Amino acid sequence: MATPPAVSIDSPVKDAGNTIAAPAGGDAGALAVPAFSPLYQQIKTLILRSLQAGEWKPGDSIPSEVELAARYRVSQGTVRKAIDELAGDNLLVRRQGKGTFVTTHAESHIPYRFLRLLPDTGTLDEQGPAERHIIECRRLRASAEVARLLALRSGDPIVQLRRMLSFGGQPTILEDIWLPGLPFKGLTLELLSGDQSPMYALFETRFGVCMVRAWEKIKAVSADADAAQWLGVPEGHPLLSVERLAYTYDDAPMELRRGIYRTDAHHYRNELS
Amino acid sequence: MATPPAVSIDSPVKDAGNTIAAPAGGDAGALAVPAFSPLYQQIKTLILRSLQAGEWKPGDSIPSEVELAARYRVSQGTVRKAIDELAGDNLLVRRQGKGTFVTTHAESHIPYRFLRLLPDTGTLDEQGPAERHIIECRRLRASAEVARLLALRSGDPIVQLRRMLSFGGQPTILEDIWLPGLPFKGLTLELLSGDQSPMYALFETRFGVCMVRAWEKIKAVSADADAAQWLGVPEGHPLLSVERLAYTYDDAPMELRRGIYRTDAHHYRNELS
DNA sequence: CAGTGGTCTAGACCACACT
DNA sequence: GTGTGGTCTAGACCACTGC
Repeated sequence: MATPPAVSIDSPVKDAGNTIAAPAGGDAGALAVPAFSPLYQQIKTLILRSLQAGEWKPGDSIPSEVELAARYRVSQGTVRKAIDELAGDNLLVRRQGKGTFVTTHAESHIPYRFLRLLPDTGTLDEQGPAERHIIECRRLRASAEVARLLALRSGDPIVQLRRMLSFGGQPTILEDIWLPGLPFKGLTLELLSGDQSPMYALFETRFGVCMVRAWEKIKAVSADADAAQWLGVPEGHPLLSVERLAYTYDDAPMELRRGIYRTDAHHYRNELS
Repeated sequence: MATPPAVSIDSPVKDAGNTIAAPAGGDAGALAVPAFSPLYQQIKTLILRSLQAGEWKPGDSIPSEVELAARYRVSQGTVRKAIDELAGDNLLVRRQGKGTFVTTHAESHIPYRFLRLLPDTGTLDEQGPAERHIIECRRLRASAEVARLLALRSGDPIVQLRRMLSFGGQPTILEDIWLPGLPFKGLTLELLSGDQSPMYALFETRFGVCMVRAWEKIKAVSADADAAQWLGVPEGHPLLSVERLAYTYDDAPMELRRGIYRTDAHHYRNELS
C-alpha cells in the first residue's frame, strides 16, 4: 500500500542542490506573496493533513521516519524535524524503539489532559478517579454569542451539555458545554452516561473529533443560585469561571465550555516561562 | 580570548566513533545509576552554567554556534540542538543573521512576560502602560511558610514588598512579594519607585537575578477589608488570588508573590495543548 | 535479531543583517 | 562582503523494544 505521492505544496525541485522552486510556474501569476516555506514545514503540513483526514487516528502509530522520508522524497532528517515540531505541539508522541504515535485523550496516563485543577494537598490521583454526572444534553439553535465563538451562524444546530465533576464525593466543577450540531450528530445523554472514558476520548472514537489545543479565560465570580445549589456552596461564594474554546487539527473551534470551579480545596495550576 | 575548556561533565571520549565515556573510571564505584547523557545535554548544562555565572548577561549575545562548537569541541549541529532546547525554554532567543541572545525581562516588547491578565476587550496596550505604585518595602524575617517556599530557614532575612498595578487609572492588581534578603541586599523603596522598567528587569540589572520560569496557583477568593479598600470593590467581591513561585537558572526559588486580581474588566488567559 | 527513534558528524547552501 | 542563524543531506552508530 501507499505509493509515494512526493512533496507537492511548493513543488520543491531538488535537481542541483537543495533549492525550493518558485510557488507558481514560470514567472507569471502570483507575485509579492511570500509563500515560500522550508521543506520540513511543508512536510509538517502534509502530516497534519493526514491527521486531519483521519489517515492516522489518535492512538495509532504513524509510519516510521524512514518510510515517511521515502514517501515525501526527502531525507530522514527533514522528516525528523517536522515530527519534532509536531511532537512539541503535542500532536504526536515519540516512543523510542516503538514508533511515533498520534496523541490521544484516551488511554493516556493523564486522564484529563486539559484540566488544570489540582488538589491543594495530595497527589494527582488523590481520591481515585473523578465521578462524572451528565445533567443534561439538549439539541438547540446557536445564539449569536455561541455562533460567533464556534464560527457558526446564528440558529445553526448545536448540542448543549451540562455536567458535574466530583472529586472524592465533593461536587467541584459544574460545566456547560456547547458543540456544533453537525460533527456531533448522534451525541445523546445515553451515550455520554454509558461511557467510562473522558469526554474528549469519546469525541475521538465516536465522532472523529480530536481536540488539540485550547484557550482558557479565567475570572473570579460569585456563585449564583444555580451554581450554589449544584456545588453545595452558599450563594455569593467565590468561584472560578473557566471559559474554554477548544480547537481541532485544522484550527477550527469545535467546543465552547464554561466551567465553574470550587477552589476551596483545589487550585488552578499554571506554568510560566 | 577564551581557550577551549572542552567538554568535561561526563568526560566524553571521541576517539573512535562518538562514544560517551562511563561516569566513573573502571567498573568500581556507583553502579545502577543511569548517569549518562547525550553530548548536547552536556553542552546545554555548560551553557546553563555560563548563564548562571553571569558570563553572558540578559540581553547580551552569546558566542556564535561555530565558536561554541570550537570551545566545546563538538560539531555545530550538537551545539545547535543544545541552543534549540534552551531557546525552547525561553532562556535564549535566536535572531537570524544577528546571533543568539540571553532572554531578558527588559527591552522586551512584552513588558510583563509573566503577567497573564488581559483586558476583556481591546488590545494588549489598551490604555497605555500600567501605572505602578510601590506601597511598601520592608526587611524582616521569614515565617515558616515563606521560608519553606523560598528554600530558606525560618528567621532568615527577607524583603517584603507590596505594590499596586492600575490599568487606565483602574486599580486592578494588589501584590505582596517576598524575596530572599541576601541576593536582594540594597533593594529599597526609593530604588523601586524611581525605576521605570518592569520589576524583573530591575532585578536583572541591579541584582543579577533572572527569573526564568514560575508556577502559579490560582483560586477564587472574597475581597477582605484590605483588598477591598485598595482595589475599590466592596468587601466580599470575588477576586482572583494568584500565588506565584518564580525560579532562576539554577532552579532555586527566588521570589514568592501573591497577587489579588480584579477580573471585572480583565481575565487571566491561558493556552492549553 | 530486525526495526524504531535518538545522537552525532561534516559539509553544502540559503536567508538575513550589518557595514 | 562577511558573519550569523536556518535548512538540508547522507551516513554512521547508539539505545530501546519486541519478536
